[in-house]
Amino acid sequence: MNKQRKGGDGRKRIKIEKIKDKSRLQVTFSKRRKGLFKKATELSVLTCAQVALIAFSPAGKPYVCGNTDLLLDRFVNGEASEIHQKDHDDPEQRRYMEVEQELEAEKKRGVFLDSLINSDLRGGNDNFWWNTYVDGLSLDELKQMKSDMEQLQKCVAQRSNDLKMTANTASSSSSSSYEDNPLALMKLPAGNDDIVDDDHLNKEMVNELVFDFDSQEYDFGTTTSTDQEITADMFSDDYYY
Amino acid sequence: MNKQRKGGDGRKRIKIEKIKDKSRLQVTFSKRRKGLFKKATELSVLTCAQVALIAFSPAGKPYVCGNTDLLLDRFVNGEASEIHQKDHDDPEQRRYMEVEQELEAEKKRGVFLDSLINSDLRGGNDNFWWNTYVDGLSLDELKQMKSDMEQLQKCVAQRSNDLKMTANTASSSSSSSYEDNPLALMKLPAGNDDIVDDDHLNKEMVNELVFDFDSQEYDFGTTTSTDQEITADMFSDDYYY
DNA sequence: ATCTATCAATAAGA
DNA sequence: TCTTATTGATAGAT
Repeated sequence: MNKQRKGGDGRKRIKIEKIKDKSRLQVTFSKRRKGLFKKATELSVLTCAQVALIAFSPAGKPYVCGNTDLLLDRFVNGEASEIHQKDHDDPEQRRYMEVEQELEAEKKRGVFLDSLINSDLRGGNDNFWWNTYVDGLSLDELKQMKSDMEQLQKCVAQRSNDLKMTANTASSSSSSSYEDNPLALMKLPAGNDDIVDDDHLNKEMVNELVFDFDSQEYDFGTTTSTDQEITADMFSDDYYY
Repeated sequence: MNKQRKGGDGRKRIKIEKIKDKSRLQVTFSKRRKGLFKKATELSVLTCAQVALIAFSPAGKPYVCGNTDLLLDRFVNGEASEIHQKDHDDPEQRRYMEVEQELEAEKKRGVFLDSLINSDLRGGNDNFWWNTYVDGLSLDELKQMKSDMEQLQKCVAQRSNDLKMTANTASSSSSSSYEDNPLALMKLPAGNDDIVDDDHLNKEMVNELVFDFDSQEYDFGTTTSTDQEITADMFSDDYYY
């Protein structure tokens, strides 16, 4: 009875191979994804590296981490993003703004602004809250987010400016700083450190606050049958170390 | 003299904040990036999750990990990839296929095939070598890779088929197991485990083999003046845990 | 979800 | 690079 007070017998070594047990797999994914995201955050903070990370859960639910828009574009288009920028705002793209989704968008918009108003903006020059890790988004939500962000952009910029104005009376607003960057989501004028608050609300927490909606399981496993050639178990193989 | 045989005094706790010392920063980035990639691999193997990871070093050198094409497409275009695929092979895009780069491409193609022939394909159903983590690629190389992959696709599929045919005469191809996924790069007919070799050449190693060309420091830190607004210290903020 | 024993990652130093 | 002492991550049980 003095052998163990609570909990299990501690960690055991496991082989790095596909976990068959559904339950264990789910748990492992959760734990390890969390760990992975944390490591990614740490790396980016420690070394100022820009990191983008996307993980699709076995259930097909996407989790993203980092400022993906910027990095993905850099990666995909390289320096040649202008080429694709020409028809960047293709009207066809807009058709995803369905009525049903508008409601969701509205909800997100609210939470976004709330988090902005309540916690962030306490801002060092580098405290870009919108670069906060985005976690727990379904594919639907990701798509939604894309347009959301565009729309939200103006609102937030406006809002944050207001807040800054209120907070420190003499703010030398360098309004010239948000220029046109098709990839950047937005950017605040990089205020002074006057409003710096305590750090009880770190990125992860803000993230939780902002993005943790009821994540409905969006099953896109049965995708379009256009090019059936590939994928399946994309990463799985017999890799031990 | 029995206190310590070699090495330092062991790990010490560090605060998660920007490392100022250039040297330490470099070392930390290397170590932690490696660890991060490993974790990402483990996650994807353990849970069959598809993972893509991009990290730009403080020097501005991109490192990617995972089957990025697949994931990026999913993320950026969502289900609507057909829309952009219309002008996917825009002739303008081809202009990056410079003569100088063709040589590089040729080199890569060779290494790719070599690694395929020599080490991989030893294969379980899930041993997709092209999903091997890609590491140490400069931006140039990444761009190059994109087109490389497309071209290489046919070659490899052909080649692997040949190899499989040779290796096992009667292959009861369970072709039903990988169904349709429009995003995947390619797919082999999934042979039997007859050719399974030892595991002396794991993913990391293959990766090293495949992608470790002389990585010339491609400095795109001074990016086009168009989007100098953003980026900078994209992730840095006061995040401790 | 929480806990704990263990395993794995890594900060310093050689 | 390589080693070691430590911190940090996590598998299994609760």
